[in-house]
Amino acid sequence: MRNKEREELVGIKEIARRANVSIGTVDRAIHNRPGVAKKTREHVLQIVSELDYQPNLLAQRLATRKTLRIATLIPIGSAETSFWQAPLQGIEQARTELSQHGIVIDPYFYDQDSIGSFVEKTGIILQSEPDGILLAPSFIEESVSFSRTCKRLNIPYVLIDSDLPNNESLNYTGPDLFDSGYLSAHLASYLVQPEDKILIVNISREIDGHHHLLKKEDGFRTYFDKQQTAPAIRKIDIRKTDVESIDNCLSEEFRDTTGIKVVFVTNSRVSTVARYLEKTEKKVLLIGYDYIAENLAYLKKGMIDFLICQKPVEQAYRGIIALYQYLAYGIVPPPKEFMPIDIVTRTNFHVYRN
Amino acid sequence: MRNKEREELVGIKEIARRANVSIGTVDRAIHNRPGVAKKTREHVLQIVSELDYQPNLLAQRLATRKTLRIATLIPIGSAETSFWQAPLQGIEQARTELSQHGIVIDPYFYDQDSIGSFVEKTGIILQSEPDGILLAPSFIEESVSFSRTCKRLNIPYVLIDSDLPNNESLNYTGPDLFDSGYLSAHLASYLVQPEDKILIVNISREIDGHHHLLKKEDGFRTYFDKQQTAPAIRKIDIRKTDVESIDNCLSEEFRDTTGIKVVFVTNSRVSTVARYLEKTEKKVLLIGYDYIAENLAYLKKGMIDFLICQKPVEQAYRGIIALYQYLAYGIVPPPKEFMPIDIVTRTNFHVYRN
DNA sequence: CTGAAAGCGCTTACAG
DNA sequence: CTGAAAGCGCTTACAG
Repeated sequence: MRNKEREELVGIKEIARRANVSIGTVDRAIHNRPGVAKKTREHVLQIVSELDYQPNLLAQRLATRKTLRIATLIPIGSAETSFWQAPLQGIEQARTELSQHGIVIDPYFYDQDSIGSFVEKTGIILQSEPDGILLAPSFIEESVSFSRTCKRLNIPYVLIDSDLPNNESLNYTGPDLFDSGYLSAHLASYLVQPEDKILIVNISREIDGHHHLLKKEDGFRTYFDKQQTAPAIRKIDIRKTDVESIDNCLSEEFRDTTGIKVVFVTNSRVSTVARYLEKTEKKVLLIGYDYIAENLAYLKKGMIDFLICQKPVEQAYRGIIALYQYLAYGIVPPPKEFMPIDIVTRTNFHVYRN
Repeated sequence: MRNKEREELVGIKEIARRANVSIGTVDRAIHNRPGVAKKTREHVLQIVSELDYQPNLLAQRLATRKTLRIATLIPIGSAETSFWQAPLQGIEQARTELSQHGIVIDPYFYDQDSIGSFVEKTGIILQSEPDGILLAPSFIEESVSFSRTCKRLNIPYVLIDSDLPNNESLNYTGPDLFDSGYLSAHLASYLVQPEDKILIVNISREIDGHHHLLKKEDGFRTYFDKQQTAPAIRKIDIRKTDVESIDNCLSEEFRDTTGIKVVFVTNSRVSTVARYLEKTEKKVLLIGYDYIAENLAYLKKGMIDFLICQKPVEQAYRGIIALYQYLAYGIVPPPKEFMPIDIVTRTNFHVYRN
């Protein structure tokens, strides 16, 4: 490394000199802090824009002895699916990076099978008076109500993983579910002949009218609706998530229907379907969701053909960064930040970044 | 935002107090600067490790009035392919971000069709005595020789886009070409029946023994070598890149060979093949490389089925960040950083991040 | 409404 | 070999 003078960038000192005021006044003018005469402020801002002054972010954060506190609320990882480890990893990554910058992140978790736990945690978070909140919502009604409260209390919040109806969050960083279903159908279209059948499988304890899974199904069906020729599409909703129930439902379907060539599972539970197909030695192609250990095992074996993945680690990481940038520097993020729709196979999973 | 005291992190002041020395001495000890008694140094470092002291990076860079200068050398974008705009974009992104941190980035370009231009630019770069270099190599021999010079002059350098044989760079951030060919074959395997044929197309002015394209071809073939049944694989090398030459070669091949179901083009020139197939109304599936405007046009139309992409923007961005971290903080990056192998289709290109 | 001064956590001449 | 002090570019009480 050679020593070299940093080229002379304008700082608040230079602005103060030109405006014939003190640096304190410049600071107040720039940040719209109270106690500056209108005329002075305008004069200073004039010079600021003339010189295209860019504040030194490092010095700014160094001088601001303020801790920003961000609360995160996501489902707790369960034995049934390790999916929620990924967002947590993204949170931890952001935490590590931002701890340098005087940001404290407090992670909270709720049980996806318990509305009560969700409501309880939102209460605790509100009491802690955080500067910002990151939320991965599950229970729509309660989440909407929570977001309204945040709005009222003037606490900015961002969403990840799935969006909320009429969402007014600072930002949503996550998948467009319809599009991912649409892409899955496009992939499936390469795998079938006109006479083949496709089976859509939804596995979830609650599959109501708004459910995420239905948006994916909708995208999937829409793709084929647009084609001149399309394979027959069957679908089953499995409302219990234990192995036995899933096996039973699938057995029934495969007994009644012949010619199923492709199975599309609308969430990360695709591994349970793969298990069934392996056990019963069915030769069908399988498309599902999410880069989690359970699924990767079957992907490697060739029992799962395609996994659609949407970078849950990065979703959480980006969500927090968006919040941080807003809180620290007032940078307003775009309202929607849709994640790429990644196709993971047994030949590229080894370099995938979740 | 609420005001809140930042929790008391240990700084060099606290260490100085405990060690009964001045903060200057602490600084010297921590950074192995000369002029500290061995005993003093050890004592200080002892306390440093006891307290698990983490330096404040912001303060560090603020106090270091040093400009780090990074030179980048990549091919210039040509009329024939817009590919090199992407790495340039990554460089610009890094430049914008790092300008805050006292880093200056000087981009240089060479003509991919002119060894002379490459050699000339490396000379200019060396004369400018940069603190670090990022290189996207094309001419293997000259690049190796340049990298040796950097080594000798003690200028750290990183590579992107393609690796060099026996590479001793600080870091390589880019694709594993073999793997991307392997993945392409895996995709192709879903698209063919045993009786179908696959055509590999290499288009490049120079296809010598080490060429990148051959590594992809190798990966592609290796996939099918491992299968029990495999389609027949044909291949053509097109050594001229004008439209007419390409059309002629393809015409010849399609005249002589029937039953070609899938065409695999080993680089970004896949759009020229798509053009030909469209014009001659051939109904084959097409796999190629790179997220560039020319290709996207055919992807949208359905003339290209899959584009393999490896985030060239991010490659350049990450390469520079790796260099920066090394120069500024002595963080040694992993020697190889392989990019994900992304599959882009007409149903997910709209959310792809290059 | 404004300025002078202290301080954020470091680095770096300078003096001894 | 070591310490005291100035300074990086900001923010923020404090005083007037």
